[in-house]
Amino acid sequence: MSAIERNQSTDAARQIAETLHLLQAHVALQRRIVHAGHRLFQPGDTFARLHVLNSGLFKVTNGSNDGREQVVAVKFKGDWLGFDAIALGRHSCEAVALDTGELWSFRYDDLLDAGARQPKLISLLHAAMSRELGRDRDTMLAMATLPADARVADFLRYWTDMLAERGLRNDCITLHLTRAEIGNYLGMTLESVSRAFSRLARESVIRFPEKGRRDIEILGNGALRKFINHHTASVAMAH
Amino acid sequence: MSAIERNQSTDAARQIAETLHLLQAHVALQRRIVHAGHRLFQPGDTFARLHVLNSGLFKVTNGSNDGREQVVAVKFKGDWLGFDAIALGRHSCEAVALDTGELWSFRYDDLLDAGARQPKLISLLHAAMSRELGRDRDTMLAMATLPADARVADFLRYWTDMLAERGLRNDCITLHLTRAEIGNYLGMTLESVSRAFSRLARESVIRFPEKGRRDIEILGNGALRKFINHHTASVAMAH
DNA sequence: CGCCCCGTTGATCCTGTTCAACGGTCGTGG
DNA sequence: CCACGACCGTTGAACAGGATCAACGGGGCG
Repeated sequence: MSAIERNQSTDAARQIAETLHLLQAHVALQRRIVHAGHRLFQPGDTFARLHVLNSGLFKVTNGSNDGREQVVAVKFKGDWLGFDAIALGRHSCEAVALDTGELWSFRYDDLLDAGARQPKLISLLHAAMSRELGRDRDTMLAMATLPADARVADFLRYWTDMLAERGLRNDCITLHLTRAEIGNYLGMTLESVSRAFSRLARESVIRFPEKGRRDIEILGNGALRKFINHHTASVAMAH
Repeated sequence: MSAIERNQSTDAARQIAETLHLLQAHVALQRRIVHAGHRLFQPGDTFARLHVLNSGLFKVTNGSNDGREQVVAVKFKGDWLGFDAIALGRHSCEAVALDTGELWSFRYDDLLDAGARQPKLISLLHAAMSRELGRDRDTMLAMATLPADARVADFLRYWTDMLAERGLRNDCITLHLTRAEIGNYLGMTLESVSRAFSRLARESVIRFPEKGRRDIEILGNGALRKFINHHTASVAMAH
């Protein structure tokens, strides 16, 4: 079990490395450093380029024509950005850096050309899109089936999984998101997020090492999952 | 405005036609009729083929390891099925026919080969995946920002939009889903769905032509949107 | 007929929202 | 230097939207 998980994690890390390597070798790249607050694209921007995050953190928000808006994704190292624009040739989401990081950008057309010579690139592109779809589905599942507290716990679990997959420390995470953003992402108010965090801390699932409460220490690896399952049981029974 | 919408609708219809045409011309297809209840794939199935729906209706459900399950998508004519499996080589979702329909299936590898000769196929594939991502995001936005009644109205709006895009009658739709499935899809209980429908009917946004209450007539094209906006206003202000 | 599934509606309860107050931190300007 | 305001986070109290529990009607089918 832990062997499988370790393999998966190294698989993910290897896939990211392979992606970066192949892009570097076959596609005309533009590398650059972005800082927190930098907006990579916004709704309406015409589509030409895709991006891969080499380090740092992004949030992606989606809006409706009547003014509603939501954080729909958080992007980690190795994640791709820009898929939302392929269908219509124009971005429908907004991507904003949450932290300083390095971004690799390239023309979508160049990627396709390179893919003709190096098919593995296309496979990696498709895998990235497929993974994003799967992630969206898991987010929907959480929003539809989990009560508020468990949803926050699941959010932290996802975050730690992303760090673990990439071989990074995952026992202490820094949320570069406000409570309001987390709540918006999870479909609840900032007060509910705050209360959920407080309860998680009270039950020793997490801990706040700093006064700022932006850093969260994850106590015991299974604790989050246990908490989610525990607060799910009643819902799961309801069939 | 209506000219733009008409163009978009014909664009969508044309894109579907083009997809079917190119697939037929360049990829070894397997065509077949499926009936309501037919399960196309389920979690764990190894991945080899993609599918395009030529007619009929599918639902896609996603489950978690702890037993929660959710309808995460409804698929219409021209939609692709199977993207969920590309990343891991194994399906994570389940696809079930809701109605009799015709399905075109082909090997993913064959599609890639054909794409090397006919790049337009790859573009269409990517557009389909990108569209699905956009749709997922809109679903999340609705779940996170709309109250129950508006969410049901938005669900109907989406359904009619899908029909309109494909040039089909969209003033009267037949839901091949139970209230429980709709509720599960929208993150609410079947009772809430039922009440929402009743309220929509009371406010003359929809009408039930049949006693069965499985068919829904949409009254006045803007009524749904108006209802959604009206029941959103308070939320939109909350900033 | 009897059973099961589907849909509706009512009554009650509870989870999460709303409203409000408060403390801490940071940056700015007197 | 401290005062001020803006922003972030927490917590309490009241409220409400939707969940839960329950009862009932209708249709399809063995």
